[in-house]
Amino acid sequence: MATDYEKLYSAKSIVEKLNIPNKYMRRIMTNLSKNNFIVSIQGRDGGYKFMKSPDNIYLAEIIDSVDGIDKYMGCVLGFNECTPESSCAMHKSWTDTKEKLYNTLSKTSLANLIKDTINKF
Amino acid sequence: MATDYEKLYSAKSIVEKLNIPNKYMRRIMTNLSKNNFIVSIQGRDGGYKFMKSPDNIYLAEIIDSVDGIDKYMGCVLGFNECTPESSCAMHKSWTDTKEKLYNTLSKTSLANLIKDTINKF
DNA sequence: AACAAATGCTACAACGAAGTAGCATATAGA
DNA sequence: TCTATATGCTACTTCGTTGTAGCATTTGTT
Repeated sequence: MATDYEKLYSAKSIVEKLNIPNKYMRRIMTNLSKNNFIVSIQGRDGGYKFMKSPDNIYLAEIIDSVDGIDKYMGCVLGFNECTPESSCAMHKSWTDTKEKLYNTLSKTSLANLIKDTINKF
Repeated sequence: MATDYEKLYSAKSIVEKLNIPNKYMRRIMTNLSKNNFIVSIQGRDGGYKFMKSPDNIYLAEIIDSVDGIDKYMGCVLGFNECTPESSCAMHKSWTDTKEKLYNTLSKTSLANLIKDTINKF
């Protein structure tokens, strides 16, 4: 979809391509459109397209807006009271890993993903 | 527990220390003992202790045996048919990340974790 | 205006993981 | 041998996420 980002894609075409449930996918798309990543056009010949260029959409933004980034930023071992001063055994190494991942996600745009490889999806 | 690995720790003491549900924790410990990471001793004055030295217990082993490593090794985007030849847009970068993480987990023993930092847990 | 083809909304179902309850079993010690 | 104090087992409950169903709404075409 990002390969031709000004084109309108119907839910039906996306569902067929990705082989995922129709209604569920539409719910996700509606959510994305509420979060201003895509525009949804209702009515006959409607569909979804990007709101801005894929160069300017970063993975971290999407994750944060859909799932909430906090979900992935907590303690690996699930301790609530895990802080730098009083931390779990994996705290340091895991925090480092998270940071690195987050940096990558913040810098990687959808456009980057496209040009990287020959993709099926 | 790994700091004094030949000592026997009761479920009760572990539960109080970690502040997690008793029964649930016992179920996990039973599982770990079936997978030969720890030995459980039943009856009065019973408890759990390590089966071998923490130097020889690696994080990857534990994860694999408890959760099954496959659970974490699939496609990030959840496509079943995601292979090197026909892959999703994040395939390459994510595979690299997984490899690195797995290497670290394979090399990190419980003993390593202990000496790293001042830990609460 | 009526119809068809699209998305939007909301309540419900199915499923897996996390957590609970109750009883069974094991064992040290008086 | 009896009792108190442990863990083991298994069925049930709770909760969040994924997925479904049905109807409402929007809009292009005739």
